[in-house]
Amino acid sequence: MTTQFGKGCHLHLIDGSAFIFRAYHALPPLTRKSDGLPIGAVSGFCNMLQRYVEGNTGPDAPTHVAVIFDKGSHTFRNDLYDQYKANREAMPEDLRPQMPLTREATRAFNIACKEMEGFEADDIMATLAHQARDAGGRVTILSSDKDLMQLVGDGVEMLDPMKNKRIDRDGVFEKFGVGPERVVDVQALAGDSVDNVPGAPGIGIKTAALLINEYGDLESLLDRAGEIKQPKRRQTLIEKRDQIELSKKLVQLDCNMTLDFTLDDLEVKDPVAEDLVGFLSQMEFRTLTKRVSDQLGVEAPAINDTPQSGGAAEAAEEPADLPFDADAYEWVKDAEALQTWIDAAYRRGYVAVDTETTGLDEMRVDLVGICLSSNAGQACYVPLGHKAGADDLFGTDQLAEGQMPMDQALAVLKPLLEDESILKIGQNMKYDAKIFARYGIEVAPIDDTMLISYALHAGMHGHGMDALSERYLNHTPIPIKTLLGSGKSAITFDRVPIEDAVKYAAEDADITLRLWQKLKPQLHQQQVTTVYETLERPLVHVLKDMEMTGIQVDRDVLSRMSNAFAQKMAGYEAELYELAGHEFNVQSPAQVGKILFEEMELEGGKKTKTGQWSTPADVLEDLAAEHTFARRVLDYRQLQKLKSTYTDALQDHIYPDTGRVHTSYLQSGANTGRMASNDPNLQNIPVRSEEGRRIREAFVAGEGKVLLSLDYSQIELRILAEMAGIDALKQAFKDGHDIHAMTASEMFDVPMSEMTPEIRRQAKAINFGVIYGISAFGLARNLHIPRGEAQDFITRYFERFPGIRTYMEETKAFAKEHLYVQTLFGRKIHMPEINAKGPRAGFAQRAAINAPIQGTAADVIRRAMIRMPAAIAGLPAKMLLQVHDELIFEVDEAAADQVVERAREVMEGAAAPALHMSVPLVVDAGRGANWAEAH
DNA sequence: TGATTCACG
DNA sequence: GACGTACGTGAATCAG
Repeated sequence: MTTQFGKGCHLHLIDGSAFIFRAYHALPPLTRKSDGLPIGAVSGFCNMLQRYVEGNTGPDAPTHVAVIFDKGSHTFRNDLYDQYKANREAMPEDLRPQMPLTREATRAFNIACKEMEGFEADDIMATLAHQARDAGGRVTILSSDKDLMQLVGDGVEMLDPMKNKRIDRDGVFEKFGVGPERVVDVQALAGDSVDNVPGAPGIGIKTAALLINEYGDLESLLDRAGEIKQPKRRQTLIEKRDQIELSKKLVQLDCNMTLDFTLDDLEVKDPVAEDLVGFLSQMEFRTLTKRVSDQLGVEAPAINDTPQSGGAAEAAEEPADLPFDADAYEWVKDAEALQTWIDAAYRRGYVAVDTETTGLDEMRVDLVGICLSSNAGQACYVPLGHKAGADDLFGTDQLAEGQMPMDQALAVLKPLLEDESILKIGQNMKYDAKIFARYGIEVAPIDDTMLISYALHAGMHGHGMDALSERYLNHTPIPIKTLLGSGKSAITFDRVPIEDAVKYAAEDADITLRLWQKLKPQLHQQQVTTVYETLERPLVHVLKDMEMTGIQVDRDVLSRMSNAFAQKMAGYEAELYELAGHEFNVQSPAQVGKILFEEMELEGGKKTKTGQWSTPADVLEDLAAEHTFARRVLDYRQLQKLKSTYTDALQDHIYPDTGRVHTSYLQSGANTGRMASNDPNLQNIPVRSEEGRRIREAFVAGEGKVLLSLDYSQIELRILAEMAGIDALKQAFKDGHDIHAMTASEMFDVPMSEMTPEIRRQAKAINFGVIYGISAFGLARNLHIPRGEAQDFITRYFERFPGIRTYMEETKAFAKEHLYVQTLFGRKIHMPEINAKGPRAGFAQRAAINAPIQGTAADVIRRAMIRMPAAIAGLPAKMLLQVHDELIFEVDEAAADQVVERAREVMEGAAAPALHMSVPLVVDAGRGANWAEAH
């Protein structure tokens, strides 16, 4: 029996996507016990549906209900505007497979489940709401999405299911400043950064509402735009008319869709016990199955959630405090044995992976063995490259017994390691991914315990496996030294007897798996899932590719410079012996100090805490004007630095077969979110001195290519202006003014037209000081002025920019209360020493002020790097290096303009859509045959 | 191995 | 009232 929808009927429309995302983000990443299927969002979704059904009693209960979903990603809005929702983040890996299950769940509850290709859920809801209202019924939309507010009125209400708050005409007015029928007008003007609706630049919801209320509606406003008094606003509305009209079409919901069902199909039905309980038990939701069974008066079925398997070896997962047993680890000798471990990985849906190699240089070393573990306490080692006869002085290429042929093992493992549905877990996965890539395997998707720890606990402790194992598993891993020895007599892993290697190597996989089980759920609890998912995990492959590409370095340039430096240094050395009256080690600060402050009896010497004379550059610089000796020591040191660290050392890092240098980025290197580069460090190649800068000429583009350098201009000061909300600074950046000159002008009451380089220099030092957590002492030392004067500068600065002081005080207070600070993207930097006493307190406080600024800048460029591969896909261009606020590319000369354009767009827009910056990010670009020219 | 110095953002 | 400081890194070298 069906009822014709009409007067007295009450339709509920549930925004399915909103339910799913709410469920996903509210819950830890649960997996189905029997097979590891990610199931957290489905679980939350079902709980929400169940609570909804339970709450539907009394006179206000719905007579009709449907859950509406989005389908596909291309809608008619994309045809109108190709950038619509263009900067949406990709769906998390572990959510995608849950989407079809939420549809199944809806049907299991016996609730109508509707979606349509080419339309958003909002359009379906709009159409249904109109139909229901026209038929004389009532409608309640269960969502808090502001895009749906245009539907409110005349029997249509919204209900925010989380806050249980009704939104009627008054609620809409509160949000938009206009009634529901004018909401689209306001949205068309204000735009929407989340959906990438452009709107009118510079006009937000408040201004939009003001204008609409004054002129009645959008069309009248646009027709009469010339009457607007504010020149900028008037100009925007006239010039951007097309864009605004397009925006309106984008936000306007389609309430006249042709549907393949009618309202009558949405009638509320009781759930069928068998279907619902069947679904819930299949998902292995124990509590919910029991609850629903009780309610429906059926017996709850037994849930068998032990992992499906053949034998006892696959017992249910033990808690992490299962003891470690090295004897339980298996030596895999053939394909058959390996297959059982691969099967286990498929049953679980995840597997911890670790590689053993002949060294640490992942571009050069050979693969020796692979470890796998999908269950705590159980792990295997697949030896592949162990040599026989470790005692043979001449070495031997004879392989040890009991190993699979490497080709065969890799062929069997490749489908698993590349399977999109199987999560590969590692500690520092970039290392293993690079090794595998060299053997033709692209490992994906991945999780990394090092990066999970970093997202959770940056600043609290290190993220190496040994430290994590001791801290979270209470277990000290076998030190690698016990196998390899140390110093000169150290051997490589391929010389380790396999029976010993099994115990060590398999343990690493076991530990990694247990750490993952322990730490991964904490991401949600600590609210850093987004940090991990958007700033850490996707970066691994980007860095891997950059590192493997490397940058071409011209050995001859370096070698010539080394020779020139050596000659000059020999001259300085002789001169220094002459001046001192005897020979000494110029490279020894202690000996230099002794000559200056004892033999020459100069004033101003300080001793270090070890009692040695201290001779840093700034001290020598003060003496240099009067004493040639100090000047020559400085000269010598500069060349020594350039030669030993750069022109000599870099040559050793050039790969003979490619002529390129491959650095390694440490993603968890700096507590702030910055990365560190090592082996070699390519983030500190000289640039400040003329002589040093020439080293960059050795970094060259290949034949027919150029190097591009794109760097953020003043990104940290822009972020400070944004975070502290300093209008004067923000405006200066918007207007493209010289920020240091402007600061100087404000502080010293000097008009911009009378600005001198000296005054500007002082203001620049203060601006930098502010980012570092300014102190009078530090500023005084930097500017070579008395402390009192530096203090006066700071006082005056804070008078002109009181918001900066407020920001600093608030940041410190936050840190003291929470023991961490945060970037604008939610990255946490822990500050365990913030409440320390004594000098350490000062350090911690300054670090607390600096970390959110430096960290936010680091987050921004990470976001840009993650989007970059897609942005330059298809172009003959490669991203090579990152230097904190700069990216280096190598591109075909002909494509340079296009790459600059795309890369700049990505970098300047990197904060959106997660963050709407009111200060523009600006990127400068340069190009040339080498890095010196490009910079 | 720790301390010192200095290269970068 | 003195303390001893700019923030974040990596690498080479000396000295014990």
